[in-house]
Amino acid sequence: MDKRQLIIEAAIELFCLNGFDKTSTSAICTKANVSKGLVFHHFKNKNELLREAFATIATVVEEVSGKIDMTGQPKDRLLSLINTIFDSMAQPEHRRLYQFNFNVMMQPSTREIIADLIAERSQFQRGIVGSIFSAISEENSHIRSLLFIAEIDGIAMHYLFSEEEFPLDLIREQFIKKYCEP
Amino acid sequence: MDKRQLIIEAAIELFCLNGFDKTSTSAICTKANVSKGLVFHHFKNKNELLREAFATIATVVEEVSGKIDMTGQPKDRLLSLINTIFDSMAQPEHRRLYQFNFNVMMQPSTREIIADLIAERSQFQRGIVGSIFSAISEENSHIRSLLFIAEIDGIAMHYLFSEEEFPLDLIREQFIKKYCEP
Amino acid sequence: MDKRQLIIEAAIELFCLNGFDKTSTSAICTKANVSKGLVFHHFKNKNELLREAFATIATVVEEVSGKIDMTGQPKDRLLSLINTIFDSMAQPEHRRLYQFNFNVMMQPSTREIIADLIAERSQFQRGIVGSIFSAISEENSHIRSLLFIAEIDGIAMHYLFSEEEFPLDLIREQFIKKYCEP
Amino acid sequence: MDKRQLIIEAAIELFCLNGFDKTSTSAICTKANVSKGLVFHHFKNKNELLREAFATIATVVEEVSGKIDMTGQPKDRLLSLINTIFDSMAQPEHRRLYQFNFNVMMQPSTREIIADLIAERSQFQRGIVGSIFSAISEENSHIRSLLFIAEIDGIAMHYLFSEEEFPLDLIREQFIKKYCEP
DNA sequence: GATGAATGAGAATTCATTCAT
DNA sequence: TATGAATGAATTCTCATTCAT
Repeated sequence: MDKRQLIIEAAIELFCLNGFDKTSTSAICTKANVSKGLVFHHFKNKNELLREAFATIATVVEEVSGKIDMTGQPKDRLLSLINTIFDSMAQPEHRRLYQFNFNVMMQPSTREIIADLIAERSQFQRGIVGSIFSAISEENSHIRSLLFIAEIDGIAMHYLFSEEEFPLDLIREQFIKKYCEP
Repeated sequence: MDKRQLIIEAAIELFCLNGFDKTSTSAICTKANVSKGLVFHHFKNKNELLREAFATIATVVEEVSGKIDMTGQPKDRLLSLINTIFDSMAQPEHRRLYQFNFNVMMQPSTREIIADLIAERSQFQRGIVGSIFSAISEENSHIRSLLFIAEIDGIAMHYLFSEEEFPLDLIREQFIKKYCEP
Repeated sequence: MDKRQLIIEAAIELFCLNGFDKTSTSAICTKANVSKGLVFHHFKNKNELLREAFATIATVVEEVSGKIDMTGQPKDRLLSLINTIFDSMAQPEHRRLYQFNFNVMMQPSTREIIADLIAERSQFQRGIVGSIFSAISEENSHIRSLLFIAEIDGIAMHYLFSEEEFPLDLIREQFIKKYCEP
Repeated sequence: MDKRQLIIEAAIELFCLNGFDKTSTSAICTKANVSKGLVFHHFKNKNELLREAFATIATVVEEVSGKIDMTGQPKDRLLSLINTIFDSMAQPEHRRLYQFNFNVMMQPSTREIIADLIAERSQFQRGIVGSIFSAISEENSHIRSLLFIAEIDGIAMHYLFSEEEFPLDLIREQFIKKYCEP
């Protein structure tokens, strides 16, 4: 019954569905069943609501990271990392969340609003991936990490926005082959 | 002195800079130094202007494709493809164009408007990449093509939107190593 | 001090004076001394405002109907009906209201918006007139009612829109002679 | 192939269908297959086009008047008048024309534009009807004429704008009974 | 904390009309 | 006579935000 939370949840749902710009505060109010005044009582402005929504979503990402098996050999950790990421991507309930992520990050106007949160998360990701890659081999580990993350994002992007089939499982197989069986 | 063209160019510039939604027709008029009426005389909608802008940009992409050296051995063609893409990406005057591309494609509202143009271009890309990959090896060539395109897009995305340095040349080197020297 | 009501009243006044299409929402705002936003806060559309205005006017019509003396003999009731209608028509403060009525009903675009309200009122009128005519004589009472209503509307129309004199009192006399002294 | 005439015809058709205000000059151009410039070359402005259209329609009215049998006895002439009017009203190809007439005359903004043409036609009508009524009986003939015309217009109005059936033939019968068999 | 009336800036779009060719 | 590019004012409507209660 925390109305603040209710508003955030309504906002996330609508931002994911229609994008930030195409979601009016009115629509959020209707969805959350609260008055306009209350939204601006809890949040300084609409931008603040975007930050809050983005931060909430970041939680999901962190939860996913927690599922990586970091106990085995470096190579096994890499495999676990890849599989965890692909599993998360394939989850239908994550689809819109990830789409929203891309949406917000590719839009100059929205990206600006959450620039610091993006940087933070980026560092977090690089930390995890970097630790695995440097354990496998020091050589170029930084570059290899950056490349890996970029490739993953590319795959996610294509998977999330392709209406025609993007065969994620075959892609995963191929991707694993490249990274784990050279 | 073709005002229609002037409008398109102004639109592209502003769409690239601020995104479609954040660019008002008024702003385009001001930039192109024409009246509001003229925009709607030449283009049915703001949407139509987006399509026109997107199509114009597609030309750039096709020009780039023309630069690929398709005469040599399959492996050489792949190398030429990769280098051509990275070269284009690195060109400062292409930066905003490509950013605009991602921006428009990740936004549900704008993506819808140009869905057909996206599909068309996607097929074009797959044709070129597919021909090279199947020449190298029939096995999984389709999947390998899809993966390749996705990875490229991921790299482009990270390069284009990273304010901090994304070392494109080192990434290119690493990427080539993976694809051309196994 | 109810601004919603203020807007409706301003709208009626202007719709009556200039017609619906020729009345801009801005003009209504100015007249009602409210902001543009408020009109659309209270009414979904300009159309909704038309409906509201038309409904308000319908009230006047119903009030008039309440003045008919329904106690006497059928013939007396008919006389009362006719006199009540002509009295209402002749009232200067009703003039614009009735003009607006015709205006809105003869315009395909506006008629459509209030089609249901027109139908409702039409039934109401037919109910009253029909009850009187069938009390006078069952024979053809339905047709005679329709004809009566049409004739009344024709008279109203000519009276309301004639700039040169339309001698309403003599017309009334003649009309009564036809209906009440055959 | 007289383009001027073509424009008028297109205008009439569209004015009848959608009303004057809801018909843009562009629409007329499209329909007449001519350029915007040409319309304003032939007609000073849109209002002039309305006048031209209204005048053209007036011709139809006059043609109808020519069909009245003015040879017989006054009573027979009245009967012929009534029948001619009802016949014309019932013609499907006249329906929109008459609707347009009412539309234009009930709208303050359009009525003003053609005020003189309305007055002219009104006099014409009164002349014909008046001559018949005064031939029947001098007493009150002016008033009886005015009332007759008003009643006819009322009937026309109800017939033309009633979507539900308005039984024109039964109404005609009843109307004739009133006027011709007392 | 909670409401919703109220604001005002700004958006896309329409349209009659002008004018150079 | 004929075209259609060009204008600019006007229109409906949206929306983030404020504020009195």
